[in-house]
Amino acid sequence: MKRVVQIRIPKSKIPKSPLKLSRDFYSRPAIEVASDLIGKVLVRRLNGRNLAGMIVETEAYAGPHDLACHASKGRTRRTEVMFGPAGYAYVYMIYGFHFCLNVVTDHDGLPSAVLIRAIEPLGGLSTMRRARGNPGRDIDVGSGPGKLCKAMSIDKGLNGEDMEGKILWAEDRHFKPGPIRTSPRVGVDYAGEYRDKPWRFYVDGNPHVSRVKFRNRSGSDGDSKFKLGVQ
DNA sequence: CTTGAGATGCCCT
DNA sequence: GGGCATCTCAAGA
Repeated sequence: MKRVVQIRIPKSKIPKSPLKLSRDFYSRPAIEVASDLIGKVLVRRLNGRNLAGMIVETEAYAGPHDLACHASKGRTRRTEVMFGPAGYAYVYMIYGFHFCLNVVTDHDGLPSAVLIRAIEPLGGLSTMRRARGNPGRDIDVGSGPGKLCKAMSIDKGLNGEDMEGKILWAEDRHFKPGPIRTSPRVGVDYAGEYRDKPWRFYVDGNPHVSRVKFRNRSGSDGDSKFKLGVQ
């Protein structure tokens, strides 16, 4: 007769997921965090299942002096989360339709964040496809900040959510996503001297990176590697 | 392939 | 009331 040995480990002895990125990871300048988040895995727990995607595109919004950063216009109800400690989600609505997901970075009182702009779906693809209205191609599931929020059911209800918690987090699966390139950030033409800062990071050649519509501003910041039309 | 329009909420002046 | 860290669709080349 077969014997089944049950092993019971006290919950306190079960290690926290060693893969999950900690508050320390986010408690650094936004530009460092934006670069380091490339290749990490964003996970959204929804209805008892995990939706996951590798982060392939980010942008840094680097503090109150960065004229592209919402917090540069002062501390308001909307930007409140950014002024707090790192590792919390800053979610806001844009153009009346779409949500954008950021992670707060740097130290308490220094408002800055990293916008997650695109993911390559890894887990829960069919659920995310459905949430996106069943697009014809998988690259349309997460290739943009509004798209990935729709795919993962991320909305204003997750504003201020602890990204060390059980609903939304990022983890390190030691993926090697390929060469990382930089470019100016998308849609910040109003930001004066900060307009051309190369604070957008993306995986070169990855088809899940968002398509950038704006024209190339020729040689503005010496980022000679920037190619228009990189998908 | 490209461009342009329209959808529409919310924040902040 | 202006403008926004966007996306989709339809039309034209």
